[in-house]
Amino acid sequence: MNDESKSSRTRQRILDAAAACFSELGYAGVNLRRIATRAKMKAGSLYYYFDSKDELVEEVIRVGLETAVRATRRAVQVLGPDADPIVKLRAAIAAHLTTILAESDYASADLRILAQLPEPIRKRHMERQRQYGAFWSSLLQRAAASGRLRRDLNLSVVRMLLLGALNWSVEWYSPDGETPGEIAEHLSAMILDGLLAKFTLGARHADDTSSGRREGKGKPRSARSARGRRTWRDRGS
Amino acid sequence: MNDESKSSRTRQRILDAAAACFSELGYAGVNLRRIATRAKMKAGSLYYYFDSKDELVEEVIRVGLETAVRATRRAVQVLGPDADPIVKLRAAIAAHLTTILAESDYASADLRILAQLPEPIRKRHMERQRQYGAFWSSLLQRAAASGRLRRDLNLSVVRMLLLGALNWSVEWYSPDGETPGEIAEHLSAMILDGLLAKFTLGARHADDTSSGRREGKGKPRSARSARGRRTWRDRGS
DNA sequence: GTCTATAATTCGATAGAC
DNA sequence: GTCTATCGAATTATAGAC
Repeated sequence: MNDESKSSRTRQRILDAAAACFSELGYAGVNLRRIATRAKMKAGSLYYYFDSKDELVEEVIRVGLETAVRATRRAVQVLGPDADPIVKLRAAIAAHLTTILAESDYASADLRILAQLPEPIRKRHMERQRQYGAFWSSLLQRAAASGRLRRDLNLSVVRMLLLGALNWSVEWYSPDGETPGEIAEHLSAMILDGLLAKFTLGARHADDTSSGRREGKGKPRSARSARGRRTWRDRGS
Repeated sequence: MNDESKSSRTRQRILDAAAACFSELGYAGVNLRRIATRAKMKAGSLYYYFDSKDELVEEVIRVGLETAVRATRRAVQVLGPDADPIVKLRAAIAAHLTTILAESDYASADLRILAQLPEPIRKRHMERQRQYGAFWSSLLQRAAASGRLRRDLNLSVVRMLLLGALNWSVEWYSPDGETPGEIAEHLSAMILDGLLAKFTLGARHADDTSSGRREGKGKPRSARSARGRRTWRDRGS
């Protein structure tokens, strides 16, 4: 389906330009002239490759979702089928975050514009996303089945909140601050071990008493806190 | 500043209509005709109260932010200055979530449209949001100062991720599923105590061994899981 | 204050030259 | 394949009657 041939790479160039534009400016802020300019063309020429703006937009978010799916699935698969389900979860979190923050304009565009899209497009896209949601559900359910998770929480709600923390990061992330990997470590630490100190009254204790924290590629640190990270959006309300 | 007098309540009616429209349809999906119709007027009449669409929009998100700020601050204040900082945090989470999901079209509109707004408006609004961000920072810092929180995490990142989980809920929440209060309890449980079972190898244990979980108004339950909550958006990528 | 026009602009989309 | 030129629809904003 993907010819390397000729100038159907032009089509790719247009898609790249569109993904970048949408990722930066949202949906309402981008018109076809801007996309065309970024792709080094004139607006009218786009119609040689796409029948409508909607078709172009839908392709962008379709690729964006697929990119996130691939990256996340792969990050879990390389761990092997018998890996600790908690480790798998941490890997998925890191992969998802790295993809949407640093690797794919398509994936970040998907998140930033989906809510603004015409209803038919959104409906179709949400259908596609169910598979991805199911993938996360399965990760959580396996962790639960292994007995590693507490049993008093609704995993669907957990999944929504977890993905929310991940996805909202496209609204505040800045390359000047923590890396996506560091942010992922923070989130994993937060939701797996919790923010509360483990021995509230005890003396100083070793850093990783509880479980499942040694596996991460790096530990969350307060490092970098003091430098150029007073940034952009401290997203509030 | 707020005259109860005469038909400057018309102005209020317009703002209410606008907030509801923006909350439901995003920014791009709403035109002045729709807002006017909902306010039982014609589009041209809006200009008697607002000089431009931008002015109307900015007022909506300004009120939305203020509403969230007030509700959250109040929820913390009623606990008294000497309350457990963890309890304060839980109260703020519940108040923020209830406000954006159930109580204020303004607050949810703020979250849903901010990313789509013209740059000058967004810039001004982000300035206002810093105060709210500082409020959450202070909540977290007090909890940390009390020694209740682990010390290896950057609280700024924690705050962003926490607010992200909260704010993204406007994209998937449905009144048919868990209540805002139940979702808040889930999030508090997740980020404070963590998802991991406390005694990974032990026998069944009492539900609240660790700390700070008794205070919540209700416990998260898996209840309701089986019924009408297969809903809308399982927001993925 | 609210209405009915309508002006002015923007933007997606098309037509046709090259 | 890409361009220029332009149409047509939608939408913000204004003018003026009532």
